[in-house]
Amino acid sequence: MSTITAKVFRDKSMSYTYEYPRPALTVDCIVFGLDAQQDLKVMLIQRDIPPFQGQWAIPGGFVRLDETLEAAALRELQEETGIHDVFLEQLYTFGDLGRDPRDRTVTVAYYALINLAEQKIKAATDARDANWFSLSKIPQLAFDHDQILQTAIARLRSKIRYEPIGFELLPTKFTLSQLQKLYETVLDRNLDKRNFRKKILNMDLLIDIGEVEHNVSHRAAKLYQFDEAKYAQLKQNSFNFEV
Amino acid sequence: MSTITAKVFRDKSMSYTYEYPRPALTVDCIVFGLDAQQDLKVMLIQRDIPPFQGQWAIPGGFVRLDETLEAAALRELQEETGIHDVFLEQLYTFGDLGRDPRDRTVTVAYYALINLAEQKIKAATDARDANWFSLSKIPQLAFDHDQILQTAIARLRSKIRYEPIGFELLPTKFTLSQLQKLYETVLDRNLDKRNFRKKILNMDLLIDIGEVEHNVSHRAAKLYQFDEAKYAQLKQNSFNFEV
DNA sequence: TCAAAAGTGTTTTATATACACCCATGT
DNA sequence: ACATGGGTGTATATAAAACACTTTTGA
Repeated sequence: MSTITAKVFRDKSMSYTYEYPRPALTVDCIVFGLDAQQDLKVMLIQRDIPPFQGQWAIPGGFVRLDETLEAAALRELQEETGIHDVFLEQLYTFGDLGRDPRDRTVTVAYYALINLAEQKIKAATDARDANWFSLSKIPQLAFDHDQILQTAIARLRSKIRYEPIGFELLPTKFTLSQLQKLYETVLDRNLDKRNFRKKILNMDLLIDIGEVEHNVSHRAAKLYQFDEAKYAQLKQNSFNFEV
Repeated sequence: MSTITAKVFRDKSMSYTYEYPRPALTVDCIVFGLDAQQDLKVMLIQRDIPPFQGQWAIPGGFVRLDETLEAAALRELQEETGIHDVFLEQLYTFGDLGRDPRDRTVTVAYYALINLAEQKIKAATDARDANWFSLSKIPQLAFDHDQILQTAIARLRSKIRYEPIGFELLPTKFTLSQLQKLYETVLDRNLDKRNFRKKILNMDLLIDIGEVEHNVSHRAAKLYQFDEAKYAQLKQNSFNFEV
């Protein structure tokens, strides 16, 4: 695909050698979002050119020489979906031969967590071919993106249990029931309401902001905020968040 | 450093564009080994050319177009240190600007776990400039290898608590005291002997092979083997290894 | 007054922790 | 006989799990 001029240089294990041709390097990003119905969704983009024309894929693109990997992931997210200001974490690097039929391509995968309600409009307007899919209704994906998605789901499942990343999926103000349903969705099992509330409130990491939800046809639930500052402090004293 | 012929192609988010110049792609590998004194060590290689000439670095090298990332890591390990047949797992991908003064270089870091006693001779003969360093006596490292090492140590510390990777550092036949000392070394705190043995033996994942250690000037300890097959089975039934 | 979700404690069970002595072996 | 690490059990404290009714609100 590309021609690289041979270049003589010296490195630790070799005396003199030619630089090898380089794999292409991309970043791809699994974006998880929680919609108003507390449904966990993933942002996909429809490909309009071969290979995998017409199939859905996760957002991503080439890493430029003057940007870090994380910056590349954030830029691609912004460009392709309008999503910005999100929790972003490196997931895994996929480099199998043949994962891209055009060329040897290595991709550094990230995953992002956003509250869908708060970004919904932007994503809908900025990106025509971008759409949210329920985890249970994922179409066939381009490249090895299904493998990347499965890896991301596994990471989210395990990490949500020992790091407070779940709050990234909720609005800043949320109810305990929302939080519980989120955990039930991600962990795919039911949790006992009283035990869940006891455990979460005992950590003393939620701020009761003295407000309640509105326009509900039942008793209005208290609204809480996650106390990031306090968590950062506790974390240093080897406190362990665990659900 | 390298010239790439411009190539016109089409991709999802762009109509027609030039392919970007590619970062160099390497793999680097932190090799942890446990010596006969139950001391945790890391394999380093001394650089004989600039940049960072004379400084120590972790083994690694360029990824070739016809090999997977893991294959590249294994090949570099074999070439530079003689180490082979090891537990190897991807750690993290480092791509900060300026981490290699020569060129934009992204490295996919791996970590390996080996029993030092069982590989000691090979490593000593095959690689002249390779040496084991105690974690407490790590010299200044080339590139961002110190950051990679710190990341690897953190990963080992956390992962050894919920996956049975510690056994990779021990000989296939080991005593419970060896296992306990390993955990104490990695976790950097003392564990209660009776509670540790209770917990480990209750998992029923160690096979008492009916042998004892030899040539010790005290009561000889029983030798055990980790039951990999049984663990693989239990893992499917959502069993959780935890120390 | 009904429907729908919020909110709240106690009992039971399981797990983690603390702790001290005798045993086997080689020198 | 002594030094060295191997091996063992019980009691206590802490955390997890099971479980059902009353409260508030809007329709």
